[in-house]
Amino acid sequence: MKGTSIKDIAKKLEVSNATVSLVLSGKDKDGRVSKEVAEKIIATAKMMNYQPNNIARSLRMGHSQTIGLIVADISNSFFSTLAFYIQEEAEKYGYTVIITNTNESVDKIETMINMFRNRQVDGFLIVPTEYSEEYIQKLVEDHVPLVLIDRYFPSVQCSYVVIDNYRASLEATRLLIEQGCKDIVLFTYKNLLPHILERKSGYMDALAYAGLAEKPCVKEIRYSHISEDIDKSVDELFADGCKVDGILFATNSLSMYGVRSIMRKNIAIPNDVKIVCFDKNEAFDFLPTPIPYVLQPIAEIGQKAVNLLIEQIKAKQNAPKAIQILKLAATLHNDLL
Amino acid sequence: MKGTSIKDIAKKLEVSNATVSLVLSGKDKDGRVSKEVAEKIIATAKMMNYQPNNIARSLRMGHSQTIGLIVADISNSFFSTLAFYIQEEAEKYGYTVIITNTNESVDKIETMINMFRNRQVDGFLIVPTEYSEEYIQKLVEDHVPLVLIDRYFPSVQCSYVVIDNYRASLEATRLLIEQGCKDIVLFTYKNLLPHILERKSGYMDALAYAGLAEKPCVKEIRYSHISEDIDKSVDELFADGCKVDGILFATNSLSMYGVRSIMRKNIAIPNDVKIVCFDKNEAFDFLPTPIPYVLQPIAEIGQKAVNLLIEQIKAKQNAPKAIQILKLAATLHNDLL
DNA sequence: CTGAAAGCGCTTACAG
DNA sequence: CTGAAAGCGCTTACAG
Repeated sequence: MKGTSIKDIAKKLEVSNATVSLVLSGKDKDGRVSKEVAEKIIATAKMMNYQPNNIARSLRMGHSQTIGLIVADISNSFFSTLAFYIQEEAEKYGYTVIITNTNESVDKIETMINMFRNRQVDGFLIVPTEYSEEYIQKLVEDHVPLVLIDRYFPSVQCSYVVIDNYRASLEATRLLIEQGCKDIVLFTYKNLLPHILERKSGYMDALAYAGLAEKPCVKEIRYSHISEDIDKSVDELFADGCKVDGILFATNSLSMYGVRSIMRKNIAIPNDVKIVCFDKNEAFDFLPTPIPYVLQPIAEIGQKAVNLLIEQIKAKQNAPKAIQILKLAATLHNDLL
Repeated sequence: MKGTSIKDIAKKLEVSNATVSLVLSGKDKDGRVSKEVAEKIIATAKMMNYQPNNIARSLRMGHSQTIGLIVADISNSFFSTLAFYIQEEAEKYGYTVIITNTNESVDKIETMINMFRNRQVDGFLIVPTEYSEEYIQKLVEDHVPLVLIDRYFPSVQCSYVVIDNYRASLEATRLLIEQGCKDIVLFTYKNLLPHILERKSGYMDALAYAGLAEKPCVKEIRYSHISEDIDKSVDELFADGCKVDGILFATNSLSMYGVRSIMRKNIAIPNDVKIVCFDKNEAFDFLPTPIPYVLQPIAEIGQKAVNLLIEQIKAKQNAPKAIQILKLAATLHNDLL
């Protein structure tokens, strides 16, 4: 595996390391190196199968051209799609993206952050988990370039890219109300992250505006026990004597499990109960009637986050970093119409 | 961002860099360093917020504890799930996984391989794209630790982990035959990769064994034009005068688009046409009748691949690497029963 | 028990 | 137009 180094080429050609480095990294502008020498260097580099060692380069330069991306669950299509766009965008600027997974665990997020710092990433893109404020705060204090994605902490002063969750949820709930629903239930995670709370507020306020304020019914599902908690809630909701005619699912994973659970009980969508959910879910194409959904601009979220981060990385030396908050609009899609 | 280095700690405590390094990397066994000095070092490291610089460590040690994973499409759940398990397994051995995407493009695979080599990954895990033999071959010639996943090239002598695609396809086709299908169509990619060809052979042989050899009908879909090609094929198959009573989809993406296309034409599954596909697809839970599928042992594929790769990395110096080929069994699932 | 020194492969002022 | 030299932060033989 031991390959050719700049030194090997320099020795062979009897020139200095500096000259070889200059030529090979394309910095021999303004006739710094004579044409013949330059050509000879390039030719031998090719011949000797020279591969630059970016580790050495990073050490010397003080940056690694690497971005650390920490997502909550890479096997969730929202995040894998996000990762895809982030990588595409980062590549344009010559950055490599290292992805890891926390599985919504605080312990893991701490480990992952340390690992990335040790590997000298130039900046962080993080989908933070519940209770991870202190680790994010630490990064901010250490002036590490950082952009939060999809979620944020009001107490932590840093840039983030999210959607307007309150509005998205408000409009989604309104769609159910417009369709005549009177008893609308929200399925959400048992989670204190603000974006989740905002989705709850949007739901509550929509009910209030419609004079349905006495009837909120929120089912809080544990992420780690999603399947059983959902089944239990669905059982309760559709037990004799209960009446539910609309459900809003606050995330794609919740809607996936929820709709499945409802179907197993032979409850008809939308006849028995109307549904709206967050995120486009291809699976719902196979239902007899499409389910309206809140579409998040995933590509844009990813691109903007990368742009913000790179700005920070570039500006690092100079002024104190300006905090930028991007709240993008999500759009309600209703294929019924 | 400029942090504390070993040197800073050494200077502060007036000991040598060597001593600090030894203590901080936990190599002060056998009373190499006195207890008091060690404790002082650990305390100041904590106080000064010391973060080891793995870039420097990698340069010095000649390895980066990093594995490069190249997949064909991270937004495809088969690959994102695979990535998830690979990361989990690699983490156990202290390796970080860097993931990138080729989107089935040969050009990209070349770029990605070079990028990873420049970043000094210790080994490669690759889902190779069509026509990428030469780049894989190059890696083999350069003795770079490497394990191919999901796909392989007969002409390239290297380790790989795949499933028994021929058998899986044979059995899937047989299931259709057992259910009484006489006119069975295979939807596959227009692609010369052996695993795809094996899926085709399995289908052909199953027909032959059943005396249906005159009736093979293979629809080859272009990956880059999946939607239109599938719609066109479905149109042809279900035009007047044609008869099709069974379809085998050779990949999960094909089945996703295919089933959707069939449903749009109001063709009933399984009454009008019976279907079997590769890979579990959660979306199909929402169909009135479940679709039988070939279940690949994704976790096992990922784990075995990591294990094989780490063996190679560890053995690197010594003997010529033994080539290991793992052909795992896939299982046919039929929830109808 | 501890220190001085070399070196991993690169880049970049500096000197000529 | 080109070279000699220092240094990024770490580890590890070697010497004491």
